[in-house]
Amino acid sequence: MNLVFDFSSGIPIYRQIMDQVKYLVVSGHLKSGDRIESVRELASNMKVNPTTIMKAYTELTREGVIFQRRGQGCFISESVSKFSETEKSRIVEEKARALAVEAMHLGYSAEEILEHVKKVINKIKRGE
Amino acid sequence: MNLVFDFSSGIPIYRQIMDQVKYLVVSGHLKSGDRIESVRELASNMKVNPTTIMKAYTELTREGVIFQRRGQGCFISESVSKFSETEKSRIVEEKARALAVEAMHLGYSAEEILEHVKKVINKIKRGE
Amino acid sequence: MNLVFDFSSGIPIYRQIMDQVKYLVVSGHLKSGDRIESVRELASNMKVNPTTIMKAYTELTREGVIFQRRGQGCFISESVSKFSETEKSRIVEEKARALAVEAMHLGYSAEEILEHVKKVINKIKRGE
Amino acid sequence: MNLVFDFSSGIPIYRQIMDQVKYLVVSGHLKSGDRIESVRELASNMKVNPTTIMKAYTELTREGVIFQRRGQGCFISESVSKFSETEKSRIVEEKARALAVEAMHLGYSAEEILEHVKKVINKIKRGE
DNA sequence: GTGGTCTAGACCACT
DNA sequence: GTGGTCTAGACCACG
Repeated sequence: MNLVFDFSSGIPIYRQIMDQVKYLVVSGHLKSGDRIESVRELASNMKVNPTTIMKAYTELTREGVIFQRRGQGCFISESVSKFSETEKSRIVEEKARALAVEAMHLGYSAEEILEHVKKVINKIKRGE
Repeated sequence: MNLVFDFSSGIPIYRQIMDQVKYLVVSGHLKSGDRIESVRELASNMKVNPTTIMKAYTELTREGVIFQRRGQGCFISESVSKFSETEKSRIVEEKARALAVEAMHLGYSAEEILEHVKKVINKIKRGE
Repeated sequence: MNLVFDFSSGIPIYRQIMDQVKYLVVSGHLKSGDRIESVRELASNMKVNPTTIMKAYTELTREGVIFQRRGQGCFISESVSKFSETEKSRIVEEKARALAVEAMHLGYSAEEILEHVKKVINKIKRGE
Repeated sequence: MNLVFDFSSGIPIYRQIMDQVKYLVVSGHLKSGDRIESVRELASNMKVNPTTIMKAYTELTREGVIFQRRGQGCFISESVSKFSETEKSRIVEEKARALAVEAMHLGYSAEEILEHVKKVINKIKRGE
C-alpha cells in the first residue's frame, strides 16, 4: 500500500490512513478479499507510531471496510455497507453541504462546482 | 444570527460558528457591511464562552469573511477572496475528492453524487 | 490635513493620527507654528469619534509635537525633542531592530533592507 | 530558548514570543527542523499561561515560521515565505516608513538612520 | 507525552 | 459599549 501523509494538514494521521484505504477500494486498487499490510508492517514502512495504525484499522473494521483475522492479517471485506439508506444519505449530504458552502464562498457557481466534482470522480475511476 | 450547535459532534464550536457564518453569507442572509452580533452578545445568546466566539471571529477575520473594529463591532467584509485561483481550486478539489471517495465507498454512482450536490446547492440558494 | 485611515490594520486610529501628523511635519507639509484642525473639526471631517482625536492630540502634546492653546486651537511646536539623546537612540534602535528582524526573516539581505530604508526616506523628503 | 519578557511594555506577551522566535531564526540560533520547547515546557519555564504560549505558536504556524505536530512538538519550518514578492515588499516598506518618520522626527538625518539600521543588522548577524 | 478546545473570570485598550 | 489579552484549570484527541 502506497500511502502519503500530509503532516501539516491538521487531519489526523489515522484519518488519512482511513481515507486512503477507502480510496484504494473505490479506485479499484484493492478488492474484497485482498490482504493489506499488518499493523507492524505498515508502521515500520511508513515510520508511523503503531498505535496510530491500530486506531485506523480498528475504525475501518468498525465501519466494515476491512476485517481482521487473528494470526493471518487484515483483509478488505465485501462491499456491504453497514449503514442504512438514510444514514448513508445523511453522511453524503453533510459532506456535500460543506463542499458547496465552501466553494460558493470562494465564488464558484453551481456549474463550476458540479464540474469540479465530475472531474474528481473521473480521476478516481481512472485510479489517479 | 440564528446559530445551532451540536455539542456532541466532535466538531469544535468555533468551527461550527465559522461554518454557519459562511453559510449565512453564501445563502444571502448576511451581506457585506452587515454588522453581526458582538462577541459578548453572541456569547450570552448562545450560552458559550466569549473566548470561544472570539476565536471563531478571529479566524473568520483571517480568512477575510468578516472584519473586526475595536469599539464598534464585527462586520461582514467584501466578498473578495484572499486566495489565488490555483489555491481556491485546490481547496475545492480536495473537498470534492473527500466527498467523492466517501460517497463512492457507500455505493453511490457518479450520477447520484452529482444529484446530491445539485440538490444541496439549490437548498442553500433557497436559504434552507 | 489630509489623513487616511486603515481600519483593518490593527493599528489604533489615534496612533495612525499621531503617525500621520509626525509624517506631515518631517515631510515639510506642516511647519512649526502652523495651526492644525481642532478636535471637533477633524472629528467631523474624518467621521471619527472626537475622543479618539482627543487622545491623539493629548499624546502628541505630551511628546512635544504640538501644543494646545485654549480657545485658539492646536499648533505645531518648535522641533525641540523632549527626549534625551540616549532615549532617542533607544527608540530608533528598537524600531530598527524590529524592521531588521522582520525583513531578514522574509529573506532580505542587509543591502536590500538599507536600500528599502533609503528609498522610503527619499519618498518622505519629496513629500510622498 | 532564552526568552525575556517585558511585562510593562504594553506589547502582548504572545507578540514578544513571536518576535523573539523570529529573531532566533534570523540570528542563526534556531535552524529549520529544530524542535523548540513544547507549549507546556515553555509555559512552565517562563511562568506564563500555556494558552498564551499556544497563541504565539499558533500565529507563528500561520506565518509559516514553525509547524506543530500533535503528540510530537513544535519545529522550525523551512524558511519558505508564504508571502508574495509584492506583499513582502509592502510589509518591509511599511515598517521602514514608520521607522523613518519616527527617526526623522527625532531629528536624525538620513545617514544617521541608515547607520543605525546597519549597526542593528550587524548585531543580529553576530547573534546579539 | 504532545497539541487543541473550552470555561470562568479578570483587566486593559480603543471608540 | 466594543474587541484584545491573560490567567487558572479542566478535559479531549493524537502519536
